[in-house]
Order: sequence, then C-alpha cells, then structure tokens
Amino acid sequence: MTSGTLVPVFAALGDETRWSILAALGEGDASASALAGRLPVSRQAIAKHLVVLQEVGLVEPVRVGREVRFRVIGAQLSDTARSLETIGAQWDRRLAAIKEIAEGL
Amino acid sequence: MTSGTLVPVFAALGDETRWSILAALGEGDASASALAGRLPVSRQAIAKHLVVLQEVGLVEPVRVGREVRFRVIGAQLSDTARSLETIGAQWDRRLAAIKEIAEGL
DNA sequence: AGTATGTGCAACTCTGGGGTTGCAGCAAGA
DNA sequence: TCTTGCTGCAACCCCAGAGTTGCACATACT
Repeated sequence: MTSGTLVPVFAALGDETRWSILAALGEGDASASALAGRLPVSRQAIAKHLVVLQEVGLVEPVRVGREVRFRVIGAQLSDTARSLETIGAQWDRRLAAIKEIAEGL
Repeated sequence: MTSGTLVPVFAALGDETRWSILAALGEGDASASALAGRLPVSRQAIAKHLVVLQEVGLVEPVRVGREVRFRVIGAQLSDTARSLETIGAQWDRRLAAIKEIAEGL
C-alpha cells in the first residue's frame, strides 16, 4: 500500500513545517486548530499541509465529535524506508561490481 | 552525519527530474552534458539538479579529463532509509502503546 | 433558542525553484 | 596554433506551493 509513487511522499517529507506537524502529531493525535495553537502558522496553512500528508498516506483523519483529529501512520514511513533501502543497496551493489572490474579481478 | 540534514535530502528526492537523473547515473557515471543527451531537459537544468544532489550527499563529482562525471552514492540513501525506519518504528510503537491502554489492559 | 468553537472554501500575495537562453572561459585534440 | 566540446556563471520567465485573511457553514454546549 505504499502506493507505488514514492516521489510525492518525499516531496511531502521535504518541508520543515510538515515535519513539525508530524512531530506534534507524534505526541498525540490533534486537530488542525489544536496544532495551530502550538505551531507558528495559521490553521489554514496547517490544514493544507494535512491534506498533503493525508494524500501520501502519512496521516489519517479521525472524526471525534465535531472536530477532525489526525493520526500519524508510521507504517507508511517504514514502507518508504524499505524502498529507499532497496534502491540504495542496488546502487551500492553496482558500485561494488564496477570496483571489482576496475581492480582487474 | 545524515541526522541533522534529513529534510533537505527528502526535498531533493521529491522531484521527478532528479530521480530520472539518479536513475540514469545508476546505469553508469555520466557528465551533465551526457545526461542532457538522454533526458528531455537542458544541460544547465541538469547541472542545477546535480548541485542540489551533491549538496545533500546523494551524488559525488569525479573529474575525468576536462569533464566532470557524477556518481551515485547509495550509502546516503541507505542512511536516510535507516533514519526513516527508526522514526516510523517509534510512531508505530507509540500507537501500539496507546492501543493497549485503550483496550483496558 | 443562542452562542461559541471547529471546519471548509475561496481569493490573494509572494517567495522559491525548475527551466530556459546566452555568453564567457577553459582544457584537450587537430 | 586553432578549433571543438564541456563547463560555469548570470539573467530571465513562469508556475507551484507556502502562507495569509476573510467569510460561510456546521456542530456541540448552555
């Protein structure tokens, strides 16, 4: 369920404000308004970020009464991490192979 | 080493063009001019991307005669992957703990 | 009922970054 | 030497997106 398109996930993770949102959510689910009280940005800005985070599966909305709290989905990070690890390993293997060839083997 | 500058790495990885550059470099080191022949963007655009990739340690310049070839550094991807994995695991552990509490335990 | 708080939508500004073209500089081969 | 091809720098365009304000709507609480 990593959605195959991991570039948008990285784009989502490439913003400081979104990381502070994720960090804040890491200490407990919270609504956009609650987050706006803790972070130096407006509620609407946070709402937009939450949309982005939700679209890439890093966060999940949970209705609690009339408010919408958001929860971090750690599994998405783990999946993304595994994809990265795989790609990095492939490149390292290629480099190792080239090195062997270069050294005459 | 990778810790403090995590976000810029993600920002660098959050661009399709840079991924195609990385993919192209994955098949062998190449110069900006060589890449410009393979990708549908100008050499200068690629040069800028290479600067970004180099700044976050995803790529390394190698002078070969009068040209500058670039090599992918897979280790940086692996390091970043490990950081992600750790964070994701922490969040998942917190969610698990909350679930236990919620279930009465 | 009325009030208050949280959410959603829309318009707007403005900076950053992806992309381009053009030109100057410089190293290697003829 | 001259010439060719690769690099580096600078100026410029353009749009996506981060942020704001303002207002309308809905849902809970009294």
